Amino acid sequence: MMKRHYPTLAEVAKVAGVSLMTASRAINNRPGVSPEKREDILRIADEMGYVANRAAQKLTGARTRIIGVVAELHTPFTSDLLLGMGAVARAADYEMLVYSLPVCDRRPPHSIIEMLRQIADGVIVILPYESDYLESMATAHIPVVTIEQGIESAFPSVTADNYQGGCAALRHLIELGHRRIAFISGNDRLTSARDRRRAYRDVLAQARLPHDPALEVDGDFLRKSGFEAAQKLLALDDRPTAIFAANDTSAYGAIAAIREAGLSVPGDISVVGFDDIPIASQLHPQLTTVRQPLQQMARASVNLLLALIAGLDAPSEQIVLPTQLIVRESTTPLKVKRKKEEAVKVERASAGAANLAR
Amino acid sequence: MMKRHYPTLAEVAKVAGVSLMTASRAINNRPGVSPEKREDILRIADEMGYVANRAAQKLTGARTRIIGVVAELHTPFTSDLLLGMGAVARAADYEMLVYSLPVCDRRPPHSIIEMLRQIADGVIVILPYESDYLESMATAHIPVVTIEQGIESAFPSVTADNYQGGCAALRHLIELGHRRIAFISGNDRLTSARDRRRAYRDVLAQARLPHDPALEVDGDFLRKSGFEAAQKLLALDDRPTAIFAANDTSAYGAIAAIREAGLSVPGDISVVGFDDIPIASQLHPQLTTVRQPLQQMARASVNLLLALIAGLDAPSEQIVLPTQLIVRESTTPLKVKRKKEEAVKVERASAGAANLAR
DNA sequence: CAGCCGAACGTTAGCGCTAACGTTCTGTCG
DNA sequence: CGACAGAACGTTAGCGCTAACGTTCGGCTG
Repeated sequence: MMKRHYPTLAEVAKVAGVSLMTASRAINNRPGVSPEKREDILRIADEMGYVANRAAQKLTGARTRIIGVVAELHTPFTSDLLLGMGAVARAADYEMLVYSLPVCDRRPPHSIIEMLRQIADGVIVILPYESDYLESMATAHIPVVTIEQGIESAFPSVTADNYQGGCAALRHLIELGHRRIAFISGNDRLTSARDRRRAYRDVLAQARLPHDPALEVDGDFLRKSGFEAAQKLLALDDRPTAIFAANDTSAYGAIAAIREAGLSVPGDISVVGFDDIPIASQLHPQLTTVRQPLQQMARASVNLLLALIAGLDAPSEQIVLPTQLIVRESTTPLKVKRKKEEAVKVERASAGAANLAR
Repeated sequence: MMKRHYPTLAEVAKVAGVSLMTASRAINNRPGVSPEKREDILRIADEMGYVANRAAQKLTGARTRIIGVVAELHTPFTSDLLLGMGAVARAADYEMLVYSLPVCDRRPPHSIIEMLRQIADGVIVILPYESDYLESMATAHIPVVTIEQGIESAFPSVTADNYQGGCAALRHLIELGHRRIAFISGNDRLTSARDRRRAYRDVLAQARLPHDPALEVDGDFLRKSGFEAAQKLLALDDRPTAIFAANDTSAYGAIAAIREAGLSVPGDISVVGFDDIPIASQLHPQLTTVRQPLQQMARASVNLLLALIAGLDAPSEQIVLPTQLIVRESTTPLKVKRKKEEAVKVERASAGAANLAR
């Protein structure tokens, strides 16, 4: 492994026959250098393979053109978000470094933010959980933008509209004629999971449908929990005709349980997921689900952070991006036969629901 | 957002009533400080919330206790590897920062390594593709360990034994009596994919089974490619009784195609995957596959890097970790009926195969 | 043509830290 | 008891860079 010497600015300046500061000005595209000399210096710097030392830059208080990201890599979509953010950052001539948060660890991230502060110009925190993390960042002396932390955050933030997405999913089922609609929840530590649950309850209430606690089963976003939740639902005397699962993975778990019970999706039970994971359009049945605006979230968060870095004191902006219902094969209108059977039970409810369904 | 002042070492020293260097020695646990004073200084530093400035440390040539990782986040398993590596690093009192490589981009990573060099003490490169990247790192003046780059790499490296895993998968099928075994390849830009293909060919040859090019279909690790590859295989006059797919995702794609054709897995066709993705043990059928030693790879790579950082000039070590065949439901012995049909065709081959199967 | 202004440079002082030396002081031994 | 070793500190210089001042000099004005 041959060791190479990395030239310093001083060496570039010496070769170019100018002072340190002239070289610095030329390279940082600042005024005070004649065009010819600037070109000269840039050419020489390039030939010498000069790379500015960001540690030294940071030490003087200058920008490093690096943004830091704190994320839990195991959380679904985090990679997609990161890829999108990286592309946006690079387009703005910024680099991005990611700190991978240990799974389910609540240890003070104090030192993490402080570390990133010494390296980056700003930090994006992808933190699906409520956490004490954020409080300790309040004094961090560096621009911070959060993703998925929900409205209550004290920071400028970017979120997907989970509530609206959940409402759309549920209205879709109601429009299809379903009245007994179950919910398989996600991990309620996540604000996104709570918003989806809230949407379920609210839309039921708006449609004047009864809220049967037996139809609201706890899950944790995993396939297995969806499977088991669906088994519980199928065991009910009066089983649901539709299920809204808090995410696609648990939706597919539920579908597996339904099929194992000898029933079909959507023939017997309609299923809606949430997230639009890539295989949702490939697996059979193709899943009706709510798509998260990941690319827009990535773009919005980076742009917001760059604005903060540039000193635009965005007044603690909260950006909520719309989600989108994608209707595929896993939902279908309630069968008339069954509809009749149920007609009596939900008579009162129907009026409200029809109303809501326009 | 209240701004806080971060104390410098000088301020800590002043409060403690000692010189800068004494404080530095105390905090870095170096000799030359009396025990009482050391304790004093550490306590005061803690009270003041002192955090060493890594940019400044790096500038003086000292360790920052940060390792850098360059990875393509979208590649399967990268997150698992990163999580494992992060845990190992933290256990050694190191922090880890990840640079997310843009997808399929071959632009000079020159500046990436140079950037990390200014921040980290060493770099791990998770680079499934052959690439010019590595060459430019050769002069990087910083310890580098690669993962998945294959034996030919000039760097200390850690890899999974894809070849051995592929051999195990194929021997398993041969032991089950299969003679017409197809291969659905991965993206051959990846060394792992090439190794698995090589294993397929070599074991066939060792077993003196004929190598039918029609049974070797190109894929790209994606579900869709597995689906389409299987369709091609099913359309053959003399279709295979077993398929070895280069990864689990394409294996499930193949299974979907087989079922769509009205056949069953493993009843009509046995399928082996590679990777042991989490749902391989949950989806029906549970997939027979080859497990990658991700945790060991994470541990080995970090430990190797830390050794290099510590100055142990490990002589360009190449660590190859064993993979493990996990037999589940998607493979079954060849049916006797069919076996008889085929017996004539592969008569010569059988002897060799039986031999190999012990 | 003195005076002044501004562009184009150069010089100096630090950012926060550590390596490499000084300095002081105590104990110890011939 | 002088010399000397070594522990426990302090001082200095510098890592690579930039902000904030100097300095020079051509050109313009009254």
